[in-house]
Amino acid sequence: MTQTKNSHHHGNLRSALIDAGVDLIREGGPNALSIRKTAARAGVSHAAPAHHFAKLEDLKIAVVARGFGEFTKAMEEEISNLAPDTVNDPRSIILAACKGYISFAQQNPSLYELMFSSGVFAHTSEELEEASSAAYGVLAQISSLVIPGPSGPRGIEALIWSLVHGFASLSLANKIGFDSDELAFRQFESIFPDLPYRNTSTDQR
Amino acid sequence: MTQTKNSHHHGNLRSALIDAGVDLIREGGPNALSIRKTAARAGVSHAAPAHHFAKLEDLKIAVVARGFGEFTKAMEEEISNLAPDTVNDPRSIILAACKGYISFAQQNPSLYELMFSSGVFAHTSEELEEASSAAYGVLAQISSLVIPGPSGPRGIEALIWSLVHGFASLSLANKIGFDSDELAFRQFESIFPDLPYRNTSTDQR
DNA sequence: GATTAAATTTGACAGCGTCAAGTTTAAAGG
DNA sequence: CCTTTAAACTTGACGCTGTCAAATTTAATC
Repeated sequence: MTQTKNSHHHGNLRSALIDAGVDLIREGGPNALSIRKTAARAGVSHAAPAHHFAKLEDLKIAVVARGFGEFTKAMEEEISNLAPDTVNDPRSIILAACKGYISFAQQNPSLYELMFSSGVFAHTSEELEEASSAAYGVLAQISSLVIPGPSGPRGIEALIWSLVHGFASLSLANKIGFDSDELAFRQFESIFPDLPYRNTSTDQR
Repeated sequence: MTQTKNSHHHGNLRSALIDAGVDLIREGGPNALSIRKTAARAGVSHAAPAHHFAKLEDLKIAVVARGFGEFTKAMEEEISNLAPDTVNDPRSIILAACKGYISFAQQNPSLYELMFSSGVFAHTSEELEEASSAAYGVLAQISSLVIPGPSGPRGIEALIWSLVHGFASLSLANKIGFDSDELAFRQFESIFPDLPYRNTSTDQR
């Protein structure tokens, strides 16, 4: 009743348009998103999306919001897939999140590029705000496993996030890293600096 | 005779088109580049650019190549502006290059975004190859001031480049950092890790 | 001065985002 | 059950875009 407006003609056009938009971007790059093509893929007329997305930018933002959702899931899944003997090791937890970060970028390069592009953060959207805040939550959580230095907790977040984001972005541009997810992540592991981690014996949540 | 084809009607249309393209991007964002608008700004017809740039992507690549040229200059200028007492200090040299890196990104956000976007590195262009190689040269040069660890010299390059690129990119997305160049760079300085620098007494070039 | 090739213009085409108007559909109220 | 009403969707149009094809202008060459 609150969110899903599955009602009149089409089953759930809004969601179908986002599906089609994600596919278009996956297939044709960040600039391949088009109202008319998403409409065609969803089997509706070229002006049907207007009711759900007034402008192309609004559709783009909804697509990016969905991207942030899957992005967060990718990081959380890697954390929950940790081996039992490393499940409480701060460094392992941080690197697991980074592994999810990097593999999402490699498996969804165009979407990833769009998620961090300038045009997106200009607009305000509750949907996007929630989705990107959830991703930031994972970052803040793993950063809290490190004892802050002179630059404070925000400095730790900036260090970890800059490293993993820069590495993922440059990998996509074929500047560093290697072909497969696995090899790229191995290199990331090898350059990740030693950090002063918190005591791991007590529960951390 | 070799490069500049300043010849027939217009003085030097190719260069004028790149000028106009850079301005368009500065004013309207990464997607504001348009063949017809650059042509209008250069005072020629809408199809005039075709002889110099067969496709929009070719113009984009030329604009990006110019961007890499100024990018390299920004880093080199910061290095050559080092105070006399720090001119031989490896950490100061590295941070100076990073300062140029970050301030270029903040002063040319749209161009910077385009320079590292996916569509650009797909094509091959000697012009772009040269310009981006020069930028890579600065990175390699400052990275050589650090004693390589188990991940080798490439690991050092990946570490420094990932850090500064991630920081600059996230600053643009308003995720970290602050309003001014100066404050953003101060934070970068504070999160930059300690590294094993080479001996500084002998000449390094 | 005539020839030739490059640079530029004019014109056209399909695809795009977007707006305006009409039409279908589903739900609500008698 | 039938009418009313509003939302969802369609059709059509507009200006803008990249790109191609065909003149036309211009500069250099013989």
